[in-house]
Amino acid sequence: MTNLAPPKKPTRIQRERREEILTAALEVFSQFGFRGASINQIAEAAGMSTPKLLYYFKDKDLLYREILQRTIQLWLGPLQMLTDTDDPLDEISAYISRKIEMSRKFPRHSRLFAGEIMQGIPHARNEVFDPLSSIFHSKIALLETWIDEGRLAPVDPYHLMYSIWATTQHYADFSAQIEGLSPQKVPTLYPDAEAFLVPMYRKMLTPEAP
Amino acid sequence: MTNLAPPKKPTRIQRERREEILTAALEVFSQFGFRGASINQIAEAAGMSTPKLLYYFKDKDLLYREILQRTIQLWLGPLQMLTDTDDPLDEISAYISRKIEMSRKFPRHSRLFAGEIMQGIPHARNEVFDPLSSIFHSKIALLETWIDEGRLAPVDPYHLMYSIWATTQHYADFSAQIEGLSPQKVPTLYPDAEAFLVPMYRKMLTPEAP
DNA sequence: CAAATTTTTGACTGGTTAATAAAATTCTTG
DNA sequence: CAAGAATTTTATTAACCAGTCAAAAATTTG
Repeated sequence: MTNLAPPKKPTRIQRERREEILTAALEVFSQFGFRGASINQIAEAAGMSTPKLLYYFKDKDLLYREILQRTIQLWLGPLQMLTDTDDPLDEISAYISRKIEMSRKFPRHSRLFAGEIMQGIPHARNEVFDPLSSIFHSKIALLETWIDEGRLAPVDPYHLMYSIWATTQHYADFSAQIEGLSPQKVPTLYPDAEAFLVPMYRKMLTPEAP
Repeated sequence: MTNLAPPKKPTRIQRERREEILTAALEVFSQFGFRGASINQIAEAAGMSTPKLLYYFKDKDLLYREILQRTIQLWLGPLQMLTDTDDPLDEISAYISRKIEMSRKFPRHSRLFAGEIMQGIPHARNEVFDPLSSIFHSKIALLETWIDEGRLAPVDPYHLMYSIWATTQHYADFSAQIEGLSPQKVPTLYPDAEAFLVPMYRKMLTPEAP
């Protein structure tokens, strides 16, 4: 009975303006969080007036959720690629490399995600979190299989996953601290991080010879 | 020439109210960040009116800086305790345990600190950051000494430190995610984290037999 | 090119923000 | 207990907040 007027497909201008807004909003939301950011500030960053922004996203919450939705989708990718193979160690190493690459290429998304979690995931609890939860548990099960088969050293798969997330995302989320404490490390930060982390996890996860 | 009226020592009421305010402010600032938090909200959480709060801290910035200052002091403790000893592996293991304990006991401080860094350290850049920087570099030097002497495996000491920070603080900063994804793990989360992390770092840092 | 539609602008609203001033109250101390 | 100091309350401010509305301008389409 509702929704008698079906949503029309967006025009060229709608697509362009929405992308401009989303880019500006990601920049601002990722730095100040949902409550700390104002739509005025986002509109200014996007080079437009506040009413114009609100013509494309009818309120602040909707804009934020759209970005959160995209971020989750982006974040899910590397985890989904983790699948059963001959060599679990290579598979996990590749996953770590992908996560480092995500930190390097999408630091704003990483910080937005981190901020949302640090505030207690107040927005889009289910809509956003359920897909992650589902994939997460299937990958935990995969890790457990590998361990049971003796192809991976027996470690707690949950803490392994949390630890991989922590170490890889740290380079995006805490970049201001890293740049402040060790500016000389910045030029080769991400290759160095990979050269540090991958062997660390390989060493821990290599099963002992029987 | 300035400061003709010397600061008088605080009364009992001043000490008590200021602590009440600081407790409430830590709760609110750590969740919403500096800009996302309002002094109204903090005053309400402290059970008082906004003007009353402002009688004890003359503005929002000063209140935030005071908390930041205390947090940095608290955060410096475990790092300062890292000193030269017979067994570098035990020393680093103990440092990791202390950091995990900090996450468990002071999650709000951890999140406040993380939020400040994620926003680009806009407050108290020097006042707050210099002491950390100084101690940090002396500990980096200590790690390098251990490596040079062959008492520690040759790893990048900067990435080692960042990785220890990332893995230990993750349990406080991302607790909402951890609790959402693995509620069954929560009761033993911190002991399990220690049992996971300490051996991981020990394995990586154990020098190869010559 | 003209009518219809979409987009942009400017003026405005009620609510919240950080902060101030002064009056009223409570506490401390001689 | 009374004077003085410290504390709390009430009233108020100007700036900013998210969001609305209608008219003007630009674009699309017949």
